[in-house]
Amino acid sequence: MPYRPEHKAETRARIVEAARRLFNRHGFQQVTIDQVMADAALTRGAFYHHFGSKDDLYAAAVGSFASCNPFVMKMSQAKRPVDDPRRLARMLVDLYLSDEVLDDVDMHCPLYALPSDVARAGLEPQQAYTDLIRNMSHVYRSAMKGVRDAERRAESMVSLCVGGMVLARTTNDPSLRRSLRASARHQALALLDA
Amino acid sequence: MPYRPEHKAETRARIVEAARRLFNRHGFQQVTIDQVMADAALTRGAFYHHFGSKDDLYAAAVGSFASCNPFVMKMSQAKRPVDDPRRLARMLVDLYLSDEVLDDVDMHCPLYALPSDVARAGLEPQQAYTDLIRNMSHVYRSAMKGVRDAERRAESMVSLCVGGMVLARTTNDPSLRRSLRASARHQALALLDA
DNA sequence: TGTACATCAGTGAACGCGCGTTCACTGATGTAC
DNA sequence: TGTACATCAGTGAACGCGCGTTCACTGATGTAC
Repeated sequence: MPYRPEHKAETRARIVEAARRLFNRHGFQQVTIDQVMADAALTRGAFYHHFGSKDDLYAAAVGSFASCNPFVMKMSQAKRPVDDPRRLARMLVDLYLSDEVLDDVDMHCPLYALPSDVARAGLEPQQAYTDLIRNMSHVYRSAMKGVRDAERRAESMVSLCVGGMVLARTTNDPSLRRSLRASARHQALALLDA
Repeated sequence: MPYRPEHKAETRARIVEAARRLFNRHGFQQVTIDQVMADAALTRGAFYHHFGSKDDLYAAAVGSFASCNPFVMKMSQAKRPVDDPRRLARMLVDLYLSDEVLDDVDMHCPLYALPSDVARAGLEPQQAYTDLIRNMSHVYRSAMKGVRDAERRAESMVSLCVGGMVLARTTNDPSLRRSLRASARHQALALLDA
């Protein structure tokens, strides 16, 4: 056995991570295999030792989104787990629509970074996205135990978060970028507290 | 003068219209000049008599979005203009989040059909998108004369509409597609009436 | 402990297709006589 | 009214670059002795 057994799996994970970041930033079609491999400190040829095609890589990258979205990363950095579901929901709204996330492309949630790519992609990516939506909705839902229309409110909060960020990314007017997110944030928190 | 003076302008308009539809459906990168020209009943070579490059066509297509979104088209088909701003706003919410629009890709609003393409595109497309957002927001704003927080409400309604459709397009779960839009619709109308 | 070996992850040149772009040519059409 | 002409929109073959994919080779590494 020429290499440690984990060696190949580690390299593969490095490629997936590079792909996830680059796809999120530039889109699937715009990123070349060369770029991904260079980012993983490898050369082109090695790619096909790990994946059958670029589409396979896409599926793997999208599959890794669920565990790599900015919220999960941010929360896992917290000193102690956030136990209060209401506080957790508020933190998610605030972080999701924050300047910090908008300004750092690598933190962008795939729900608004790659919606068109995924809408046109296969079943596997779409399933990964559905999970993302459900997870986010679940965080809000859990903060509204016993509230009337909790499900409907939670889903509206997800639409507000994603819609606000989609719009902020497409416009070039700084004040509109700010006010759209502020409005969405205000409304989402109002839904939570009503 | 070999052709009628309008001839070239008409052909150009036909190309832009074909491009607008195809880009909206498949994305900018995924559509080839051959496809656009075939759709306009022309051949490849003629393209460069009308545009300097594919990017020029993109700018022209995006520029035509403002006057070709499904709402404008639908409203212009109405037998008589809708005068009541409140009724107009309700109609926009209903239509925007309807099954009819979701199921007909050609009616999709570019705000959720091409957000990633435009976020990465140049200033001209982004300006066209900003106008789309402002127009939609204005329709809602006009229905809430004298209401407290009208501006904030209007912007939240836009986020709800766009967010609901973005999410409905990315998930493959039929019931989630339905409930996300129903929730967004309910909440948007609530904002209008409160 | 040191050395020969087998394995296979990684290399990089090469291939070939697709697509944006170019260009010499065609032929449809309005105008001049 | 009919015909020759000039114009230029449209044609389609060809070019060339970029990128996904292939493949024969290299060389780093763990194992056996």
